[in-house]
Amino acid sequence: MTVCWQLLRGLFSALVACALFRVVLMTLVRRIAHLDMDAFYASVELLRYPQLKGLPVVIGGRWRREDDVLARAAADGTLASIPLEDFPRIRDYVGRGVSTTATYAARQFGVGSAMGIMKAAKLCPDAIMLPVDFDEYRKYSRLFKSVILEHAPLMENRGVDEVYIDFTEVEGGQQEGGRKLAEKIQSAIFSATGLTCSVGVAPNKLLAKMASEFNKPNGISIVHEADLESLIWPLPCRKINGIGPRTDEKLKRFGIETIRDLALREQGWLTENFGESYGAWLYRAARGLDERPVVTSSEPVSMSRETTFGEDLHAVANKAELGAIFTRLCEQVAADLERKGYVGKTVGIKIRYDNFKAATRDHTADFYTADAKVIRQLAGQCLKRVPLERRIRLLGVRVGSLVRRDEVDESGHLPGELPRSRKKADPNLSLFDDL
DNA sequence: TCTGGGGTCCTAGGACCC
DNA sequence: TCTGGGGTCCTAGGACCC
Repeated sequence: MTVCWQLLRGLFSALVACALFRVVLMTLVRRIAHLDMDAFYASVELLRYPQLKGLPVVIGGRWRREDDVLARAAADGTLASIPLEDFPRIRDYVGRGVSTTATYAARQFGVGSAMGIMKAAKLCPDAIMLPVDFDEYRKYSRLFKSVILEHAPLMENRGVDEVYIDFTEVEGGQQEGGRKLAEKIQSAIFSATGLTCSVGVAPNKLLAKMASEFNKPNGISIVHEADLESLIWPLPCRKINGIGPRTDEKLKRFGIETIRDLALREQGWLTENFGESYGAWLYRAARGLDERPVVTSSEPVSMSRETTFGEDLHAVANKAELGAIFTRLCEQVAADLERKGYVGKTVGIKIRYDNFKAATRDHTADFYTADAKVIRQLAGQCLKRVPLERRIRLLGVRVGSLVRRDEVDESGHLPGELPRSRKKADPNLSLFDDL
């Protein structure tokens, strides 16, 4: 009898504890952070070249430091003492390319990212120019992300310099709307890397992304649901992540400039003019509604390599050169697939003509592969189906429909996968051929 | 002397199957 | 033989993001 009573009591207190826990959980408010490194590439370069602080610097172009002053200094370990006059200047740059990013001092001259180098050189000829060094940025990217993971386990990668973090159930994530945890992460990143970042914390990703821009650099901003009308609605529509230049232009034609203007439109009007799915999304976005979870891992869908030539090439006149580039792109994609452990069955090509118009062709094989020769063969077939009269400025190779290499057998098929027999209408094959 | 490279997702039409 | 709807896959292009 006593045992039975004790059991019941144990059960009862477990139930109470469980219920209490649920109450605590239910009082947790969803807090999502967006963290954005401040001027990431430029800041990483300044760690190497502190002598460039405050100067106009443009990072970009299509060149590698091989034989120049930067490479020699890197080899000697004297990067930080290169005299200013020895740095390459943008006015000496030759050829095609765009500015990937520019420091604040360069922006004062009107130089922006994604701007042609030649245009940037006219605006600020004395700007110092550095090549893009992705390996170095990736190194710092891994470093700051590992610091974040020490504080919060639910982190979603958004490229080299951005992440989303789910603060909801992290210690301190609820304090002051997330400010305490944001401060902690910010200072931990600075101690580990010497780099600053900006953080926005809000009820969802959409608002957190906007919030992280409010207080740059090295800032924190906290947004609550109640701040929608005061903080979000006055912003231009373009600030919404997912409204790009085309949609923004179209919205403006309807007289919609701010997010408030957008929120005033009825859902039916939006779906009529922007499509069922996008219109419905616009309706929700304008109201700050977004349920997307923070996703900690994802599988790649495709891998590709592409290159813009130093000067436009023609399929006939530059056949040999193009062929060599084409083969190299296939080999690079194959090596990427191999290194990361994937195989794919859709092989495609991309061409950009001298008039900047693009064309793509692809072909889905009935097997998976990561073999350079096979990719080259299939991509070659795609190339035959695209017009090649114009000169072309860019060539790309893509492999999609990826699965992990260890999921397929030696013949390149998934277990239990039926080969899909697609009877293509072949114009050369008349009905009479069957007789 | 315009306009990089690597991605994701959506749409729309056609083929094909049930 | 004709009609037809739903679902899936494939292809080409385009918007968008970092």
